[in-house]
Amino acid sequence: MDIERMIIMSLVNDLKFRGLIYGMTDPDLEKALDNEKLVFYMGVDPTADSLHIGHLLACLVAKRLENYGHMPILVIGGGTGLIGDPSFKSQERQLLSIETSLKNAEGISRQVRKLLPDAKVVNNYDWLSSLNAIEFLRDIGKHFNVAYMVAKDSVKSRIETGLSFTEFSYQIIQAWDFEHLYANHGCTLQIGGQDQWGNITAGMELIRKLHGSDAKAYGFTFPLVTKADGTKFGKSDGGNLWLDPEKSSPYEFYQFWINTADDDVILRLKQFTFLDEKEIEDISRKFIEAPHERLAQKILAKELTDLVHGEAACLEAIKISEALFSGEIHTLTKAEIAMGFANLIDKCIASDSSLVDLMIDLKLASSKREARELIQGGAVSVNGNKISDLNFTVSKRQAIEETYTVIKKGKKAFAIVEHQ
RNA sequence: GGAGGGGUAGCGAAGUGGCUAAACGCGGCAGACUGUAAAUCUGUUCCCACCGGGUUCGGCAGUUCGAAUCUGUCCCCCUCCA
Repeated sequence: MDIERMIIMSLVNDLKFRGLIYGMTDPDLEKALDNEKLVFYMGVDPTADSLHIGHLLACLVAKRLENYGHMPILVIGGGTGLIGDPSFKSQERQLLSIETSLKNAEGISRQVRKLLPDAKVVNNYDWLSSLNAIEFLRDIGKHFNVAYMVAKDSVKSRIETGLSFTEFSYQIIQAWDFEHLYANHGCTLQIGGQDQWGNITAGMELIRKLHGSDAKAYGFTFPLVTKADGTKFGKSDGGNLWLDPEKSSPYEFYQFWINTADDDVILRLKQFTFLDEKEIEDISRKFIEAPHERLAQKILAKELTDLVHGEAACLEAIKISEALFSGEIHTLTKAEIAMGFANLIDKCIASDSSLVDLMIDLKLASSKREARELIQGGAVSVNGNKISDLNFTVSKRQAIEETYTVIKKGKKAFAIVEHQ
């Protein structure tokens, strides 16, 4: 990006252009964001050992602030995760065990260091775990009025349907995080998704009570990522799409973005990429002229796969995608497959076996019956050729260079067999 | 504690003794059309299976030649009363 533009473009204007500002606790924050160097934090609950795509937006917002000169702290909710945030949740959450929480925290921390190399990563378990009940009630609890806590939208609905004291207390605990960081790290800004508003303002409240009314602390929230068709963003095949390449391959990650709906794709470029306003307008214009070329999706998928998985993995994902969707699988060489599909070779077989059985082994079907239904329905192809014979045998002799066989189910699911 | 209503496949919802593995809608998975899109149309969707077989309608125990449907009992949910 050219430096001149970076200086001219204000951070707040950029965030607004990208639709990333949902709420700001204080109009002064705009000035502070543009003109000061703030220490800010965001929190992540260690509910799994990897971040998923739902966390990506938050990380990228943090990166935008970091690029502008603000200093990020990532708080892993090792302690708060043990309590469970009730905000806008319809049900009481399953409690994490301490071991799981700490183990997950480690995985998340590793990932965050890749995305935000300069961020300070801390785990609130470190300060929350030593807090005792008396201290908690006297020093912190005393500053919260129950009426104030109950009035929050984030817990209101749960008051009727059931909310344990544990989860009800959550906002106080998170408030204390903010205060702790304010006091120990000079952190004056908390960012989070729109559901975090209640927790953020609780923290500001506590900071004011403990440090006086001239103590400046801010919060801002970004909107929930929504899809034009109303379905939930971030799921792939019914499961989460993870940032960990072991849990979701770079190919899957690339495919997730390439499949972005036309109605959403320009917004995604704004929200998720670092392309500037002019570049995005340019892409948008070309995209509207020739939507079938899917330029916007391709750029979106490339930018993000590159960012999250690195250039090599990104190129590999693109290569796999092109080979699979052009139908020219049989033209690939053994070496190209070995390189491009390295992480996706699922199964080695010594002897020839039936397609039906292989599909089960490769998890393309859950039973022989299902495999047969798919073959009969014309959904299965081997090395690019549609198969309709239920007794088809996958053999080394017919494999690509007698080494690889690519089995594809439907348009998007496939697996590779390496023959020995 | 009392009165009433209800629990059917992933979800919603019909069915109220045999024709019911259970209508219909959604969701899922495929096929066609396309742009790996949307919309639309088609097929499929309890489990296993080549024929065919197995297990279902909150749980258990009964009645019956035969039950999701009738009886008893237990569990759970909702509404009203105390």
